[in-house]
Amino acid sequence: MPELPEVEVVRRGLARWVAHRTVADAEVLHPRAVRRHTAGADDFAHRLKGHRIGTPSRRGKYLWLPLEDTGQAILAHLGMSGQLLVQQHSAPDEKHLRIRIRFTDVQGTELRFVDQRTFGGLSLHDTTGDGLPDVIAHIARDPLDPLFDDEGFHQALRRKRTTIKRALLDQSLISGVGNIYADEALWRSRIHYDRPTAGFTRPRTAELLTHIRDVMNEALAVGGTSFDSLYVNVNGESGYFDRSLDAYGREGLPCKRCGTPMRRRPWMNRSSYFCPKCQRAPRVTP
DNA sequence: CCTAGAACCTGCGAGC
DNA sequence: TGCTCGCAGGTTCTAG
Repeated sequence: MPELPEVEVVRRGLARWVAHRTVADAEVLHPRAVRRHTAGADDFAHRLKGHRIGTPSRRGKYLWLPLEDTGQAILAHLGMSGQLLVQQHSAPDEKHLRIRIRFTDVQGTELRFVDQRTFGGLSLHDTTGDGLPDVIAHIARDPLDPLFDDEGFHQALRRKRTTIKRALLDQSLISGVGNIYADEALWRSRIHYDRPTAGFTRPRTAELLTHIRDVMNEALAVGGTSFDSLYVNVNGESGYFDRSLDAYGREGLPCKRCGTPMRRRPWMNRSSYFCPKCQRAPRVTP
């Protein structure tokens, strides 16, 4: 389940293996993978052809590859199961191969978008002045962005009439945080996922942001070690997954701080994991 | 305008 | 054995 650290690992892999190569042709094997490209699969493929790829960028869970001299960029979102792989031409097609992009050089490799659950996809969009694809203008900066506005985020929390985990997953407030890192950061901060954001103090917001950044940087440190591999990213995960998570997926296991059995609660069609002792539920549920 | 919840997808494992 | 059902979950759309 790619969140910010996993996507950043992919971006670095693309910078190493795909940037500065010229597209020979693109092949769309499943129309749903380009559904955000409203002009359709043929148009998508046609527009890539012959253009050179620039330096890949990322905001939150989105990444994009500029197409040099076009004012456009290939926008990618991995959804829940998407992978971008650099494979030899001779490698057999993956079962869920959706898009293949070949290049004009003789490196012998191609870029493949593989996605089992088809929530992800690629699309082509105009970029605005700062190089951002226009369709993600509403996505907030992520907490690892040097220009992320901590005070602005705090004020936004105070203004909202919502609860903290909802806010963390709202990509227009803060991007890059998904279900897993939200639970991890909340556990570290000893904050219950259903706590209303309106009462957050400045120190509480600051501490939460620190934990979010710590969790992400730790994941990045683990996932960022396999750049030498031909694969941009072998499995779409950073390796942090196999490492010790403190909250996510630990239902019934002792809290690593106080030993109390961790709990899982159904929440927004998914799950929230928390320690019932360290992360006290708010008195009044909104 | 704001917030909550459903819908979109497929594979896997548990339970019957 | 084979079926059903719950679960995984980011984003977008719709309803209230």
